[in-house]
Amino acid sequence: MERRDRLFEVIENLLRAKNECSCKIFSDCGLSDMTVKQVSYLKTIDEQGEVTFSRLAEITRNSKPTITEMINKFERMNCVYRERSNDDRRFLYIRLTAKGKKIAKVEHDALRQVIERMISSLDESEQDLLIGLLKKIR
Amino acid sequence: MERRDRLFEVIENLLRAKNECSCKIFSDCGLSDMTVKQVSYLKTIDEQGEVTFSRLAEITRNSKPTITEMINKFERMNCVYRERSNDDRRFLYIRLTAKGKKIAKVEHDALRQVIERMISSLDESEQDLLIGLLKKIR
DNA sequence: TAAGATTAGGGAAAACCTAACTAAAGAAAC
DNA sequence: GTTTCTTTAGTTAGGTTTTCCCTAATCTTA
Repeated sequence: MERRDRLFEVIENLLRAKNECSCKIFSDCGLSDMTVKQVSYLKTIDEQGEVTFSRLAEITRNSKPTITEMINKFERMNCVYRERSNDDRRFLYIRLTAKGKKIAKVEHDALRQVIERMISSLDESEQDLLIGLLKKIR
Repeated sequence: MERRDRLFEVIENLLRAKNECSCKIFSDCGLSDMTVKQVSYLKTIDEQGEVTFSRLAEITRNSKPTITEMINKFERMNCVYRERSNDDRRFLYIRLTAKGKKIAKVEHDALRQVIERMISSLDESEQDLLIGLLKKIR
């Protein structure tokens, strides 16, 4: 078997492992049929930190009613909640629940899980060797 | 910086590289806004090899008109074409065009491109070392 | 007459919109 | 200092378009 194919195989296994981890996170949350778009909106909310309806409408280039509708749906899924500002009670902040955060960070957490497996399968010098090799690429 | 974080970083870079390759394949095909579902149908057609409308309806648990509609759309995108069977002229085979095949194999090809980069950045003994390390995981 | 695919026509849900509303805040007039 | 006007944030109501699926009827070949 050629080096090329063996490399392909080991990397593919790594990707498959990561993918299984993210699927598990979705199913643990009971949200296996979320769309790519929905996940990316949760990511945007997460990245922005303090975000209001108007601001999210601006960022995502949607109208405000579209955002209201979307947030209502996320609320029904227990991914977000509304929090009124004390400074100016017209403002509503969109906050992620624990579940919402989990989904927003699904890629990150799945990769973390794979890294944990690596750490438990390789000793420290092997880990350093692997880091060194992967750093050389490109 | 901790080993954990350095590992995370190098693997994340690898994933990002692969992702950029698949995005490039989509945009080269002029099909940047394909849905996950559409790609998975093209994959199914590819995997089946010789597949008729009725058979695809069966596999995907859709009605035959739904398949006709879907294939018409794919035809407009230049991803598939119809080929009538010579044995029994009632049968129509769904065939992938070069573009259709490219999309069906997008994940595979993107990974191949990343592997090529690895091969050009690492010498043979380093490649073997990397394979050995990744094989040890789990 | 039967089987494979298509056409016609339609239903339900998703993903968006505009216009009109409510509630709160800020400013201006008295 | 209260009342009134204006502006801003978000919601509600109602509609359009697109997607994704369906059944029933039709055409073509066996």
